[in-house]
Amino acid sequence: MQTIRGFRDILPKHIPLWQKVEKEATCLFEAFGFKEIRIPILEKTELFARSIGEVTDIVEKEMYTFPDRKGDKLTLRPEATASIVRSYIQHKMYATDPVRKFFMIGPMFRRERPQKGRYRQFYQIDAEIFGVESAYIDSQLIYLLNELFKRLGLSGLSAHINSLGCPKCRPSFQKALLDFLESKKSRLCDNCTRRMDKNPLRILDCKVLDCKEAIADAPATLDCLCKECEDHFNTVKATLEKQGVDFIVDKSLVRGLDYYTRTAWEIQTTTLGAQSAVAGGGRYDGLVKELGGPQTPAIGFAIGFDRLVEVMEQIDKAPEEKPLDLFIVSLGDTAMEKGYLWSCKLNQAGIRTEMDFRGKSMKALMKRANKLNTQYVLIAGENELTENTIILRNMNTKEQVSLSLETLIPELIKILKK
RNA sequence: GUGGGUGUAGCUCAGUUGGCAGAGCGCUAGGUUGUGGUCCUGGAUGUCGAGGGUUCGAGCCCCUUCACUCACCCCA
Repeated sequence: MQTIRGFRDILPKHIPLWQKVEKEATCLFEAFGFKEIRIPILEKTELFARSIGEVTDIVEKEMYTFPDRKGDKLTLRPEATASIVRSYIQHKMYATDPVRKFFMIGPMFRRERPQKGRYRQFYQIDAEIFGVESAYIDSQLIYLLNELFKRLGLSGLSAHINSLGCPKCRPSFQKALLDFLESKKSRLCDNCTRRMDKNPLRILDCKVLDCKEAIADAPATLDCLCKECEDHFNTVKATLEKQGVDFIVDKSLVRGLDYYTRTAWEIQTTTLGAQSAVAGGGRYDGLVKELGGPQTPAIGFAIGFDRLVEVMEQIDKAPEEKPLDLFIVSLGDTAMEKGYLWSCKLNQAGIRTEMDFRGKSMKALMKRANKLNTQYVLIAGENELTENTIILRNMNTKEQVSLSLETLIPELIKILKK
C-alpha cells in the first residue's frame, strides 16, 4: 500500500518548517487586520466552473469532480478564492462590515501530472480582501508578501506585476490582440491556435519559443488600459517604489483564472526548476457580483505552501529541534513502575520526559537517552530505591547529583524548569 | 495527456563478460556484570519494483507492466 499519485505524507521531520511558516504568516496576517476563515474542502462543481472559468485548464481537466449519492456534482476545491467569495455572499458579510479581510491555510486538489513543487494535494496560504477599490490595497498585499518572505529569510525572489485592465478597457484590447494574432496565425503552435477562440489572453503566456518570438510585440493589456486602470496601476507602482519593494513590470504575466481584473502579480523563484511561482495573486473586482452578490471590489493572493517550504529547505531554514528535558533510566520492575508514575507527573507539569518500557540494559537505555538528545537522565535502579536517593545526571557536563525520593518530583521540576 | 531518467537492505548507493546478493550509514548485541556520544568485535534485515521470455545459469539480455522522478503543458 502506498499513497496515491501526487499525494504525499508530510513526515514529522518536516513539520517544524511548516509550523514556522504558519506561525510567521498568521502573525503577519493578524497585524495587518486579517481574520482566519475555514471553508469546506468540498463544494458544488458549479461554483468553481463559474468563478474560475469554464475553459480554463483547472476546470476542464484538473478538478477532482464526482457525483455524490444523490447525484449532485461535487468538486474537491482546486483553490480557495471561489469558496471564500461564496462564503462572503452566503453570509451576507457585506451587510455587516463594508471591508473584510480573510486568510486561510489548507489543502487544494488538482489532478495534474506531478513533478518538482507540484502535487495533486498541495497546500496554499490564502488571503482575500473585500470592499476596497483603492490601489493602496494592491500595494499592501504585495508589500505583505514581500515582508513575509523577508521574515522567513528568503531572498532571490522577484515580484512580477502587470495590469489586466477592467471590463471597460478589455474589449478594445481583445480586438487589438485578435487582429494581431490573426496576422501571426501561421507561426503559432497548435495549442495557441486552439486558444485563439477560447482564451486568447493565455497565448501571451505561451512558453514555446516560436510563439514567444511571434508574439514579441503583441499588444499588451498594459497598452490598452483605460484612464482609471492606468491611474490605478501607476499608484500601485509608485507606492511599491516608495516602500522599497522591488518589482518587475511583466507584460506577459497573465493569470490563468478568468476572474482577474487590473493588478495581477506573481512571486517567482529560480530555485525550484520549472515551478517558478511561489505565490500569485490579483484583483477580481467582478467576481462577487458574478456569483450573485453585490458589486464588490476584491483582491487576494495564494502562496504555494509546499513550494515555499521546498525553497526554505534548500537554503536550510529549518528551525532547530528542542532537546528533551529528561530521560528516565529505570532498571527492574519496581523502578519501571515508579519511573512511569514520575514521567506522567513531569509531563503533566510541562516537562518533556521520556522513558523506555522494553526492559533494556542500562547501556542500551543510556544510548537511547543520548539518541533522544536529552539534557538530563534520571537513573533509578534497585540500589537507589532501597537507599531512597535517585541519581540525576547532566548529560552535557556529566555531573551527577543525588535527589531524595520524598522530594523528587518538586526537586526535578525546580531543576528542569530552568 | 506527451516525452526523458531511475527502480538492488530502513536510508544513500556499488554490483565487471550472464556465474554464491554487497558496502557505508542506521538498527541490534557485546567488549565495560549499573552510565551515552568516540573506539573495537559480532548479529539481523532482500519478492534485486512486478509479470513473462531467452539461457545449464539472469540483478545484468529481451518483452510487458507498475511505481517514482524530471521536463512539456498548466499553475501555487
